[in-house]
Amino acid sequence: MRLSDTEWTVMQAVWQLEPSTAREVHAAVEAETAWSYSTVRTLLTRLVEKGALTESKRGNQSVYESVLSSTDARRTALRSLVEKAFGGTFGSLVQHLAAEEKLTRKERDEIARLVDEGSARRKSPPRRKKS
Amino acid sequence: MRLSDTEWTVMQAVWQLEPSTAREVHAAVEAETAWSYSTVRTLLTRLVEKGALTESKRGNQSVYESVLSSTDARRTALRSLVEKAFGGTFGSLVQHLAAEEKLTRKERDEIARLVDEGSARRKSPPRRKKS
DNA sequence: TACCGTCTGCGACAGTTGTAGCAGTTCGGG
DNA sequence: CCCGAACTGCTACAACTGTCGCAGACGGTA
Repeated sequence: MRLSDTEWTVMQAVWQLEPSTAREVHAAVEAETAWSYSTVRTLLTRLVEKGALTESKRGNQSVYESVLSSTDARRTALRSLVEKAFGGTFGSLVQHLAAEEKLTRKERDEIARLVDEGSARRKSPPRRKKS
Repeated sequence: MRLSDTEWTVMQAVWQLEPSTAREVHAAVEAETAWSYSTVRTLLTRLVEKGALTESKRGNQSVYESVLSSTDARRTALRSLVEKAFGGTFGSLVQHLAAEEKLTRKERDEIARLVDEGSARRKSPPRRKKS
């Protein structure tokens, strides 16, 4: 499922707060966007129509919960970007990342770490609570 | 500069063929899109208006060349995705990549290679006359 | 129960995107 | 010099996005 920019913003809030009322989402989102309450409600409604959220009633209020997971949404968005802008291969995305973006040392280290973790030992669970 | 999905498609063709006429772009793009010539022309025009392309005349024909580089376009698109979907940090993008996407061995290797190249010896290619 | 604040439902409207047709102009061939 | 083929400039238009406002329903308090 494809999300527009504004939809991403409210989805982020919902993922963080759910289950959450429209008021709560508005409050969370208002800090960075200055959208009116109406705007947020419109977006919530559209997201329900699209099937990204469910709406249920608690008294007279609507309570929203996500159906679309953030991981799925990210996957879709990333795939679509790779598709249209990087010739469809993750390789050239990574290449661009390494060559063109100024990553912080921390990010670079993270890449290295994750590469190790992911490719070398696929079966050792990442990091259990090793008391 | 922000490009829409269809705009990406024609930009890709232009980057590959430029300088290129509308006909040529259409031919290149037709394979995968089945768009009419009109559609392609509309997109080219819009891209000129946006300043992503320049249009010059060769006889009665328009010849298009890119102003926006593919690297810049990629950078913008990637930044915007990271911004809206990955909390603004490349780190979590990479994390998602490593954790959630099934990369081919080749892509994984490429990540590793580029990480080496990029972080280990930062000093080879960008040889400034620092001496 | 009457009233006030709160919620929701619905409508609106301009701008962007996706997709295309048409009509008039121009260039090269006969 | 005329004609048809090919090009361009304009227009169109529905769907999607980004933003809201308003009016009526609803629930708690005096």
